[in-house]
Amino acid sequence: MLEAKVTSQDVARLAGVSQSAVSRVFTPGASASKATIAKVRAAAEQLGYRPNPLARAMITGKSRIIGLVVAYLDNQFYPAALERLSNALQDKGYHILVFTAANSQDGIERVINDLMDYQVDGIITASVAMSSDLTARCAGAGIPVVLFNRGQPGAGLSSVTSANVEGGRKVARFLVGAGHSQIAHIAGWQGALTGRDRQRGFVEGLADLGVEACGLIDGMYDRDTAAAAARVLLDGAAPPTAIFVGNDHMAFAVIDQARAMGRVVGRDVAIVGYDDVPLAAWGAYDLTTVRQPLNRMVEATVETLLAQIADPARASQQIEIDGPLVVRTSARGEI
Amino acid sequence: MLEAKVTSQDVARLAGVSQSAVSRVFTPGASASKATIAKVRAAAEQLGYRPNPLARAMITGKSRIIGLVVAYLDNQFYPAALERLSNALQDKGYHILVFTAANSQDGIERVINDLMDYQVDGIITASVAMSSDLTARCAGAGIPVVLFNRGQPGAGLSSVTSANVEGGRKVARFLVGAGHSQIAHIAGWQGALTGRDRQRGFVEGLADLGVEACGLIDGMYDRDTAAAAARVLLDGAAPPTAIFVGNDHMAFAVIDQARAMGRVVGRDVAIVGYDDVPLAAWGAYDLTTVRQPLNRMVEATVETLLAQIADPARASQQIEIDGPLVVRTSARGEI
DNA sequence: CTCCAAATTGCATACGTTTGCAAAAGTTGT
DNA sequence: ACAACTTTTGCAAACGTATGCAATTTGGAG
Repeated sequence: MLEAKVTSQDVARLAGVSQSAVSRVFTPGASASKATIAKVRAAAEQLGYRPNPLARAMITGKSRIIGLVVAYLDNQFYPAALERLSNALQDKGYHILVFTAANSQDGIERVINDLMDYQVDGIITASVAMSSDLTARCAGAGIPVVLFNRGQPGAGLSSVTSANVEGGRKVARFLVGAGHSQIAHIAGWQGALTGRDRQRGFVEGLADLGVEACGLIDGMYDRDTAAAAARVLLDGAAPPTAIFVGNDHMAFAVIDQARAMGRVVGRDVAIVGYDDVPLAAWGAYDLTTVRQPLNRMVEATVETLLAQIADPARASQQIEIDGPLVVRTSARGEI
Repeated sequence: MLEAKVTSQDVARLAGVSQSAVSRVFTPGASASKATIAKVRAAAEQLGYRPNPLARAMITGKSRIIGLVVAYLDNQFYPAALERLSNALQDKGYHILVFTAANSQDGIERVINDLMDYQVDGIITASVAMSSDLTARCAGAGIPVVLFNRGQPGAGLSSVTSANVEGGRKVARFLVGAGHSQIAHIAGWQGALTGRDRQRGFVEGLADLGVEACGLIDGMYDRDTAAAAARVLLDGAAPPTAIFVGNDHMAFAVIDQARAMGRVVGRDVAIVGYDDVPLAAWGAYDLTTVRQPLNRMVEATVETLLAQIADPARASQQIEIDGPLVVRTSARGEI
């Protein structure tokens, strides 16, 4: 019972018009009389016709597909972003080709090549770094790129992030204000601007208040690495009374580690994260953290991307969105 | 600096052969002499030629795109599955079009229509139900469908799940064996076979041992609903000493709720989940749960789907994969 | 060297659409 | 009713590839 695929020719025949007429009825900008529109719509309905996007893409060069490149989905922040990005773009009539890529130059390169083959209209990358070579290739092919939650210094690409420097500052002021003086930082990966910015804001914020971090380790955005860092810090001669962790995902590991060492989080040691993923609000962690306003970040990403697709000449822009510090019990306002 | 797109014509001209020859070099099954292959490859390399998958799809009818439909990504099980499915299919030369769809008939219908427009070679659905109408449409269009982690009684679709009935039984035997007699169940959504099977296995397993569940509430796969159910159970006159929850995602909410009521999980009340998502192993929950062997489920899904694509006449199959009960501290082997 | 089968190649067409162009049909003003 | 427009319509040529068919080349075997 294979239903043969119905083409615009079939509809044209049934409606008694030319194939071009059918095409024009289904092409937003084109001109067609009320009468033809009615006839064509009726015939199309009867036959169950739907325009073939592939054929359309081939001729227009626009596929209405957005490539979304993501490295890993362990960190709850990214699935949440993926879900919202997908919904937002679907509402705008775009479809999403998702690629999970190992976060290596080789992996990214192959993925981007595939994306370009499919004539995607735009690319969003999350938790991934692009080489300048690749950046140039996309620009050369006229494909807009927006980096989500990750800046790229000097690449001339659009990006949407939260105000990471300011966020780091907020944590510094909060912890010092709460009376802490032994404060450590388990940073995000130094290879990513996001992590560096948070660290910089944090360190500068401490300095402004005359405090120096008593420990500073790179957690590589990885649970195990972060937990190991926490063990080192808490095992030290003068263990910190507060730890700022580069993102929530690592902060959960740090909390698990601290508890495994017998500490009561929020009393013996204060722990602050960054992202405010849903899990941060769950009872088991109740994590004090800087919120990344996901909805607004997604809106800004979609808006920027579509604007660049509509006008390729448009200059790229780096958008930063401010988010509040959300205080929960893992780090209270006072010791 | 727009680099013009290079076509098989250009390569043919440079290599001094016909366009067909170029096509044949890049088409796996076709025949070409060593000499032409070399010339064409060289020319293609020099020009940076890559075959256009859209044009190829239009003529062959095969897009090498797999549609993946997913309803929500809150439950950590699904992002993990998405990531692995994506990688596995990419390795096989397929690309993934991901759709997040509200889990309503209307939402699913629109998404599947879109998928069929893009001439996807196959569809995988996760955490989503398909109407029999839609099922028939896909079959009519000759598009194989595999349901991931969800069976559909009588739909004649392929599906890959864990051995849910047996899994429920395992939990029953474990809890009774540990000495519990006041045992409740917060089930998954009754509208999904997965949830019903786990419940059935559990209830039957208890019955076999002469025990009857002291409470049975539908948690709708939702945190809030599950937490409310837990509150009702634990507030009752004769609260259960053990609760089997339909999946890990809800179990975490149940644990949070129990703790908020002052209970020590694993001592005052035993809690068992289902899935063994990564979070289940984290210190904050340390959840006893039935493992769904994700890797093997993904393998089976990809294998089944590709087999059906290769041979559309192939009968659909329902695959069940057995998984062990993983004992952690949220429910110990003895009271 | 000859002949035959097998392998390779080019030609031309098809896939399902969009779009420039020119012809046809409406619309308006006088 | 006629001219001067504007809108609608059909024709035909793309877009970049795969593939059946017939012609050509190749490789051996005798």
